[in-house]
Amino acid sequence: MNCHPTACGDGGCRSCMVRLVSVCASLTDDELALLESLAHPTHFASGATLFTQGREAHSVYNVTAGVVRLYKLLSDGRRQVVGFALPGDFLGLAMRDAYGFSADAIGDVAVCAFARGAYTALVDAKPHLLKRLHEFATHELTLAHEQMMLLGRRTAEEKLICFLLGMQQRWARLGKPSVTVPLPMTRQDIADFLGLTIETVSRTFTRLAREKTILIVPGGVRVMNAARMSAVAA
Amino acid sequence: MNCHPTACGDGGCRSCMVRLVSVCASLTDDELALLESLAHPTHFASGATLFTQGREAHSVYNVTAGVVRLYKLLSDGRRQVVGFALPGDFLGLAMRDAYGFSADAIGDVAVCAFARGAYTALVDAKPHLLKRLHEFATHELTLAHEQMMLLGRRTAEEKLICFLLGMQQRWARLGKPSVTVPLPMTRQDIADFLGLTIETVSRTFTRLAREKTILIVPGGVRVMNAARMSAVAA
DNA sequence: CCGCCGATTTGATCCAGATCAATGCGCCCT
DNA sequence: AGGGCGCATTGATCTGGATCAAATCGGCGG
Repeated sequence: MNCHPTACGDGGCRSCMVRLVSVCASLTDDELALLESLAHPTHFASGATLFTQGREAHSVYNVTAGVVRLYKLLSDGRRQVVGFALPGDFLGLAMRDAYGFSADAIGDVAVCAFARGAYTALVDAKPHLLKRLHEFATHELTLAHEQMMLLGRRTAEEKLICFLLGMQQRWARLGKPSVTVPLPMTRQDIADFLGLTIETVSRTFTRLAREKTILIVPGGVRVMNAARMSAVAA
Repeated sequence: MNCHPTACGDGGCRSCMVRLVSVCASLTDDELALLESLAHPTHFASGATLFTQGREAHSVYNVTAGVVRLYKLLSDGRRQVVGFALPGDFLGLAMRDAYGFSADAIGDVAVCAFARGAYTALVDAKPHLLKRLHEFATHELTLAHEQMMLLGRRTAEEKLICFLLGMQQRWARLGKPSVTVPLPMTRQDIADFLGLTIETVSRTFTRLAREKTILIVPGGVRVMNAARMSAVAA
């Protein structure tokens, strides 16, 4: 399901850069051709909204480039970021008729969009696609349980360290292993993901940098003391 | 997948009391017969362990009676309850080779157990069972997102009220609609579910009771001011 | 009926992280 | 180069919920 020019060579889905890590990895060549005919490659500028919590779910998406912020709002404006979608991630697992959360672009984002009806029909017709989707959902659920542990029982420093190691691992699985962790989201986004305030996030980053656990660089942080960080994450 | 005598009449799965709300609702009569041959009806006494986080996942379970506490532990003993499984709930969505959390019985519990291999084979052979499982996983994921919002951004009072309303709704969906919400779990379990301490849970209950929002009764609470509670849950 | 033990409630005090309040720093636009 | 505007950092203070510490309750075995 990854067919945007940004992510593809000339071969469409078949040469999609994120195909092997996405839900599409399970499809045969002819299924991929069918899929490609249903895909709407779309681009969102920085800050643009992909969809809004509570609105009717007309499309599902596969992220092919960029990072997407997923969040829920309370009526008084309190915000909880429920995740950051990276290339290869699928948005459309946790929705019935209405979107259960909002999604907007952090930096420029490319996706493959699929009309809900076509997506549902395809899933019904292709059991191994459904199996793959279910594996994704299962993995998401495991991550959600870990996030509950983090939100409910970890200190601010632990939260931040777990977040950094988690992002590092996710980028590594996408083929970008590095001691420098890109953080395209704002401090406020990180705070809303970890259940903290922006000030606490900022102070904790500063403290970790002062004690040389990390080095803060433009657009991210460099892991300087992975051993200590892994120990804290336990 | 609900075949324990406690939940059944004489007809096995077909007359299972929780079948219509469980994953088995999608199966035909002959599929149900097949399922019944694979099911191991099992009983757990209060406090018994169904399975432990990190151990190899040998079985999946469908709860037919009682309540199960699902939780993760940190090495230093901090605990996060990730959920309470009620009759009809399926335990086996969020696991790969090893259990991602521990589960133990709150009061006496009856389940249908299925060997992992047989379960996997059955799911591969029956796409509409997979579809049903995927719907369950999707629903779980939505609940997990709501729990993240609750853990990250809600106050102690809001947490408790959302918890009570959520439990009330879950019992209602199981055919037990009532203003009295049964709470078979301990205060410590509730605290570990909501990311609070037992003292804060106790004090908040007492305060809600003092202002006549709830009435504390043996084994649960009675909702006295549903309007105010719904308003707080927003 | 009594004594015990774990669960719960209640009280006093503490503190991690929130809130309130300035600055500081890039970066784009002119 | 200057100036304005988000974002981020830093500092001072406050507070919701944690922690420490007793009671009190309730069920069960003897």
